[in-house]
Amino acid sequence: MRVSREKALENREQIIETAARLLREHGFDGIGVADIMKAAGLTHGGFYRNFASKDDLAVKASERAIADTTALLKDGLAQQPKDPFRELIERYVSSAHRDDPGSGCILPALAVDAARSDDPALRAVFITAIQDYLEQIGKLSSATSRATGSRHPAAILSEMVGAVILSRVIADTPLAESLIAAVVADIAGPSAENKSAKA
Amino acid sequence: MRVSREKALENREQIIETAARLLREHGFDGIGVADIMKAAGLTHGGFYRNFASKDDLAVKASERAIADTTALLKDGLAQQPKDPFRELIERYVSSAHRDDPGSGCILPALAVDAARSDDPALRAVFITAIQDYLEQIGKLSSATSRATGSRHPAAILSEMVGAVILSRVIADTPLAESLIAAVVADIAGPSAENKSAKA
DNA sequence: TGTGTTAGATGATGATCGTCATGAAAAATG
DNA sequence: CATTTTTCATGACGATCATCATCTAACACA
Repeated sequence: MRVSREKALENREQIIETAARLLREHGFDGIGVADIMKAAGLTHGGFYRNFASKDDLAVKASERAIADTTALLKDGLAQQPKDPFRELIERYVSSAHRDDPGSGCILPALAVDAARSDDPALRAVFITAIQDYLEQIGKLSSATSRATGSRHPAAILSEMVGAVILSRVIADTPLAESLIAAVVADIAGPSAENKSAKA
Repeated sequence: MRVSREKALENREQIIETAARLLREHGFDGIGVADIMKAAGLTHGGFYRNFASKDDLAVKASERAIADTTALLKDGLAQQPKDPFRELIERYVSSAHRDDPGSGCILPALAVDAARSDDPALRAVFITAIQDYLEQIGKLSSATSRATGSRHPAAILSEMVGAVILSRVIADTPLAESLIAAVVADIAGPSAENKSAKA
């Protein structure tokens, strides 16, 4: 059956959005085309009219995931928090991010899968994402300066990504919260509350 | 056909060893039982006499991978390097580790897969591995003290794991080597060579 | 209104997945 | 040497995989 041009575009968007979530949750090899289409409210037959292959969808879904995440970040920073760098770190290294990989950053969710892929287009998406993060971190951390001003952005990003991944492994152990707190303090310094308590 | 008791045990070890490598290279969902058995020099039929399921093999292979990695690490530290902590960091955050996930630490290779798994036995293996690493890092870093003495082991481990993962994504870009160098310097301080060159 | 275009459902492709029943053949045991 | 035990190979199971040919029905356009 056919559908209006508008509805067709909407369907395509729905597929990408759904894939962006399911791929982050289950990994590139952990979810199939049929399941993605079903979750998007369609049958698997119409898939290959919209995308050349599953890899093609993976590229588009990854791009969408990045766009959504950066938009979310931009919203948080647009409110002009007094310490934007700390704002970034506290949002990224958090139990909320740990518990919702489906709408979180692609790096902790899919970077390992991307590294294993031999699709240059897919790798390129992740390389660009890393470069953008490094640039953002460089800007925000040097503006904040204080304890973190001298650290290389690559060191900070590595710590952020590693922390989210490890926290997802230990999510149901007592270690979980302490790891997050330790990493946030390590990157952004002691929090405002704890700082006053410390003195 | 039957095989000597000795040879049977050897075959079983070969399966575990092969799986430990292939699973780290391709992820839990990226390689099948038949391929693992073929790479081990056997046919897929004999698999279920040795293991209850693929998940069972994943647990045993992960344990083996950890044992191999820690043995390798112990060897390096047994030579009494003047700075054991730096020795650990330089071995872990290195291009050699980046380029050989099949014989490297399971955390950058499989922690994301483990976090997605609902097999409690498999998760337990990774949780234990994290705890062991944290303990080791705590011992080595505090003994070294200097610049790193005050950092929480969880922060250091996060940075190590994240660095290896990100370096694998950007392995074929100019960024690759600089990220490794930056992270090593960030964790262990400027290297001996660079320190003299700096002054 | 008529007609060509096309989105998406149906259903099938061969490949591969994890799992297992069976059989053969040699080691282990007497 | 005879018999039991057990390891591995053969081959098949149903399920799922990515991919695609075909059909249909409704939109887009004349």
